Amino acid sequence: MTKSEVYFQKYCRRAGLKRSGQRDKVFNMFLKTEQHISAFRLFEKIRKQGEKIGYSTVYRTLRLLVKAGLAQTLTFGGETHFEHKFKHKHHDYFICSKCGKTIEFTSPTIERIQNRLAKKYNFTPQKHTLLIYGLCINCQNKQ
Amino acid sequence: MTKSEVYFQKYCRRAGLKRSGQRDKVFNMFLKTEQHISAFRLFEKIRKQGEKIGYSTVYRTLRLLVKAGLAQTLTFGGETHFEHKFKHKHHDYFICSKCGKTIEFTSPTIERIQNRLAKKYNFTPQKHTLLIYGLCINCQNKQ
DNA sequence: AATGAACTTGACATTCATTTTCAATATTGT
DNA sequence: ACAATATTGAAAATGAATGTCAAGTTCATT
Ligand SMILES: [Mn+2]
Ligand SMILES: [Mn+2]
Ligand SMILES: [Zn+2]
Ligand SMILES: [Zn+2]
Repeated sequence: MTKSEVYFQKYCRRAGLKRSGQRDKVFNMFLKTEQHISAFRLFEKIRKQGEKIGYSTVYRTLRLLVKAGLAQTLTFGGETHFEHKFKHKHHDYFICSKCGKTIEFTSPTIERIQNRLAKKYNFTPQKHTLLIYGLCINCQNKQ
Repeated sequence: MTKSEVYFQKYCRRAGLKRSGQRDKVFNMFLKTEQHISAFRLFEKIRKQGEKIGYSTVYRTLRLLVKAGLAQTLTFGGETHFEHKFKHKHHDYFICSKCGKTIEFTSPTIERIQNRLAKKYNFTPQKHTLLIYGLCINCQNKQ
């Protein structure tokens, strides 16, 4: 049992939820997926393994993971993407407008300035997304 | 005729579009609106003036404004918001998760670091959105 | 092992923002 | 005025996300 698993099972128990194979399937596939993923692609990924799963269950479980603090969402390209939050460090994104490729980066200085400005504006930050759209090196060259 | 108007009319002409009263209505209301606005609220705003306008026309024109470089979009709260781009300086956002209030801010240092990192990752930035979600001062106090 | 209250599941329906369709109407160059 | 082409908006279509509910499952208690 990884720390995430322990954490999740504890969370479910406290929330009065019962154990279920379907929920575990979604949770496990999410754990295996290091990159951010949309609900639909996670659904596909589980189905392709030959597992039986409903779309609603995937959505529901992903929402639960967010509520439990294990996942967080970022929206781009008209879709919600889920990414790890538990034991994963925060990052911002470059997103290629042409091919959709994403590049993660972090800048402690940017984070620091954000917090300083939040204080200045009497704003209590909870989460943020910095998405920089443009062209990745491949798409720059191919015209 | 403001610079924006001249620019827009020139753009339309070059694109082989005909002049139209409906398009002008949307364009003018967008110009009058300093804050970012959703397609639906812009639609309402025009209707409330007693003007006759279709939803599709509002959407179409807003998309055209983006294509012409006069407007740009930012997505949050499950809606696309349109904001000025022409002759308006860029800014990032604090967004209150509770009441939806937005606070604009700018940080030249953040912008500079973004560009430096883009170079480092061989990425050509075109636009970006930095959205910081949290609680505004009012919503912090009210529980 | 049986019970039953409460939770889970997934096919299907619904909602909501956005886009597309298309027939009627308007604009523009000649 | 004419014809070619663009515009309009009501209605339909799309697509992501959420809600519904009857049938199935879990689990604490007996
Ligand atoms: Mn960040
Ligand atoms: Mn910025
Ligand atoms: Zn690319
Ligand atoms: Zn607020």
